[in-house]
Amino acid sequence: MSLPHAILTALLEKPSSGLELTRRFDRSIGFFWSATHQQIYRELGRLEREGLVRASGPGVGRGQRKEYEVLPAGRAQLREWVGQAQDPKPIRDPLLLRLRAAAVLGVDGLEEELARHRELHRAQLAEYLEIEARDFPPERAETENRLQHVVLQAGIQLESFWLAWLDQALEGT
Amino acid sequence: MSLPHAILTALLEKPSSGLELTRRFDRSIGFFWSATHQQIYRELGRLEREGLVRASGPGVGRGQRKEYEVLPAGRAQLREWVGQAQDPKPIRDPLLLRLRAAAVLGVDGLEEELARHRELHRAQLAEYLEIEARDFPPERAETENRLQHVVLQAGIQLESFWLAWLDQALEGT
DNA sequence: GGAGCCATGTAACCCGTTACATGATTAC
DNA sequence: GTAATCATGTAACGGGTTACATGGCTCC
Repeated sequence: MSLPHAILTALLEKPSSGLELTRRFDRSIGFFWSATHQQIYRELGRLEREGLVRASGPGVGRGQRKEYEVLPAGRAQLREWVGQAQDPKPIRDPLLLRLRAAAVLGVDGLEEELARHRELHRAQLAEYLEIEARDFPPERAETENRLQHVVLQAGIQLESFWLAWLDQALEGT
Repeated sequence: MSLPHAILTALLEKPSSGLELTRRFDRSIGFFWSATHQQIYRELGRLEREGLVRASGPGVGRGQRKEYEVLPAGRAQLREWVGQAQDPKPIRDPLLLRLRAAAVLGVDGLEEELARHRELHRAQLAEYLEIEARDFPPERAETENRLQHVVLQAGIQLESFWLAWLDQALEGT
């Protein structure tokens, strides 16, 4: 049940229409919780029905822009969710599965694919580092937006892990 | 579409019944692709209908053990899937989402939860290291089961990443 | 008046999760 | 005979994915 809370968070940061939310999911929040516009509209409908957000604007039908904002009940809901204990989920990665299958089948045409993944992770890491350089320059004292920086660092370190691991996996091939 | 291929891989390693598969998913394969017995039975039914696996054993109804084995078509299917290009999926982690929400809400009761996660990752890392010590002792030359070791190392390094990151996140709190 | 874009939506499908149901076998 | 365990299933629901549909606006 993370998507509704991702949306509530995004709307608290800035009230938006469905499409604007979609774009922001493609950029910032989507780095660790992606969503398509279909998901977002479906969820906004639910959140409105449950009285957690409110839509303003003329539109009722299709093509009419609606702006959503979070109601107090929505903020309370989000706060409760953040406070709940939730266990981390085990890894779920098709690439690891494919390596295991390759171990059984004796397939060895996998180097290309590993190299391709390495390139993708390299690019993603570069993007994160750019964001870090822009939004969290070393001279700025970190107090208020420390949490955002920590989240970004998780992304950076995860991509670094994949890079190092893929190097290692390719080394012996 | 990973679950059917995970099952095919497990069945190639050793023909099994549904329940046996479930147990093995809880242990080895489940470390990076978990599945419940309901999923597995549903998927075994499909795989059989599609002619990718074959069931033997007396049973037709409930409670009758059936043993599944992979047919040539299943092996071919798996081989094809392993060879396909598949992009890595972006991270999808509720904990990062909760940190971001906390940044907006100004919630600060999160240290306990972070510490709890750290403990869980610490335990998981210890488990992986134990498996490594048992199945991949340093003296054994790595040629045949190198792929399995690489997969395990991914698990080890991922857990190490989480540990280090959580330390870092807790440090400034 | 058509192309392109902004914007909101519907429909269908598969996967993962949870709860529950039922049959066979063994131990006491 | 009944409790526990092995074993196979059904039903219902929600989230994620993909494809498609529709309405309004602007620019040329």
